[in-house]
Amino acid sequence: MKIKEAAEIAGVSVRTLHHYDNIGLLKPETKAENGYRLYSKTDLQRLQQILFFRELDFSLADISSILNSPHFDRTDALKKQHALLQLKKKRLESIINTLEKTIAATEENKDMSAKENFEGFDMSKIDEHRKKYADEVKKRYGSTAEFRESSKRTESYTDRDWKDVTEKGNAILAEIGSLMDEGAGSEAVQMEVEKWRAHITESFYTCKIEILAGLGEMYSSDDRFKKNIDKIKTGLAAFLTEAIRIYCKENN
Amino acid sequence: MKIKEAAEIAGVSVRTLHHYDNIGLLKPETKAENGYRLYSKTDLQRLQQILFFRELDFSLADISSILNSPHFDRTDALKKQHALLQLKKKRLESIINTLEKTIAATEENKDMSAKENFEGFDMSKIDEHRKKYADEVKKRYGSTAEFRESSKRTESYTDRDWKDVTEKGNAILAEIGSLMDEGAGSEAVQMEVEKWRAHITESFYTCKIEILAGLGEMYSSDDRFKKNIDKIKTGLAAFLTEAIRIYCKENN
DNA sequence: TATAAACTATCACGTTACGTAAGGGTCAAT
DNA sequence: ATTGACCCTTACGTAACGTGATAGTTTATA
Repeated sequence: MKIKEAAEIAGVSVRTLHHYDNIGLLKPETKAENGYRLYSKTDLQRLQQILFFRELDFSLADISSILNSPHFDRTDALKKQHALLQLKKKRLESIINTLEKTIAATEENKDMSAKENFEGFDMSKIDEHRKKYADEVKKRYGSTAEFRESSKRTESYTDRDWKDVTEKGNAILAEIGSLMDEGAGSEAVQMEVEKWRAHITESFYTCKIEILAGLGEMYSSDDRFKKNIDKIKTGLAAFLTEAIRIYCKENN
Repeated sequence: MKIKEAAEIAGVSVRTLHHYDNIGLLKPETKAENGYRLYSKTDLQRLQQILFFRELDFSLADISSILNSPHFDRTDALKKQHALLQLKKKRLESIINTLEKTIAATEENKDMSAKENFEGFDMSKIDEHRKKYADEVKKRYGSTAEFRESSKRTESYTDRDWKDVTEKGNAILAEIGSLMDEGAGSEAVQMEVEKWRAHITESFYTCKIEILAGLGEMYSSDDRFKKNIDKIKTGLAAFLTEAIRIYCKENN
């Protein structure tokens, strides 16, 4: 499905999809030879998720970190979105109520107290809920600061850049794979972990030690990462996790 | 009432009130000697109006032109806001509906059609309504283009600037007042009308002839303007309207 | 089969409604 | 007399796109 069709179905602009692609929020599954973005059904499902979150005033950075989180649970998300939408509805009803009171007051030429005039506009309850949800995710998977930095930098990446980054990463992983016999704590492996960390810092965001620790655990616990890494060599994911654990202990 | 108190009652930030002052959307009734902004009850009522409009995604420029329009009718506005808020509520309910359907579908492992996934997100009905309302006002009272230009320029006005502008305007009006015997079509009066037009262009926005025509009518029909002008000399408002009518005919 | 119409891409600057400091006065209470 | 809460202006920063400009593709039609 080409971009215009996707945009029309979802009711967003083509520019919006371009933007979401740029910041890495929604990268179409495939890119045709002519450079055209091709959206799949899965992409549209992700887009629906994005729109639900956007309706609830989540920032795109937060949406990004939520959707990309290894702990992301679609069913759970849908339910939390439902709760939040109900809150939003209540707020709206409250505002309508205030408006109706105001109309009544003007018609009867009474006046309302200052506070009464502004009942319902408050957003803090919704904000709180939203923040709580967003924070829950961030604790586990790097803060928004890293995401923002990453988004900013990857925004200007061309297809070529992406390819380079992936290849460079895979090269390091392959090297680590070939060193599995030496043991996770060996100097050679530890040097590669250092390289891996530098690679992340160069390509995405400043990879602080705590972040690296989080990533290390993820590589084994999250299937999406695990599968990709084990594709390079079986057992590599677990080995990498262990190696990073040691690295983080030593460099703390 | 000082700015913080006003902000707290309304549930907006102090910065927001600063901003609204800067763009001329909500200028506090009085300014204390020490420069402090002092908000009155009327100011708060206007702020309530602003918040209602903002809730409906009117741009501040549009809100400005609506609230400043001589044709602004508070009761009418409240009713239209009510209608729009109902539309917004319906949209929200529709989104909730889609969300519930999505939850049900995932639980039963069915899948939904692409279109079904995005039902309710559409804003066009609301947008249309809003635009219609905003346009209604703009037709009568200068377009947003003029308002934007005006806002931009007055943003950097200091108190001194405002005083200068007002005084200069009053001087021209006084001159016209003293020429009332010569007749509205006389060369002397027509020259003053030209000056008046230049004054508006210099101080606020490019005063095209059609805009001037609109303003001319307003000076008599709108009491807020009429009163102020007649303060300078009785009958001046009507005289000015007539003089501008002639000017616009001749310069068309 | 050419050619226009419709769609696609990538820059790159513009916009709206404030947020967020920086630097400096004002006022009430201790 | 000082501290802390409040006020001011100035000015740069941000988010989520909008809006061209320029150029390559694809598809419909003459």
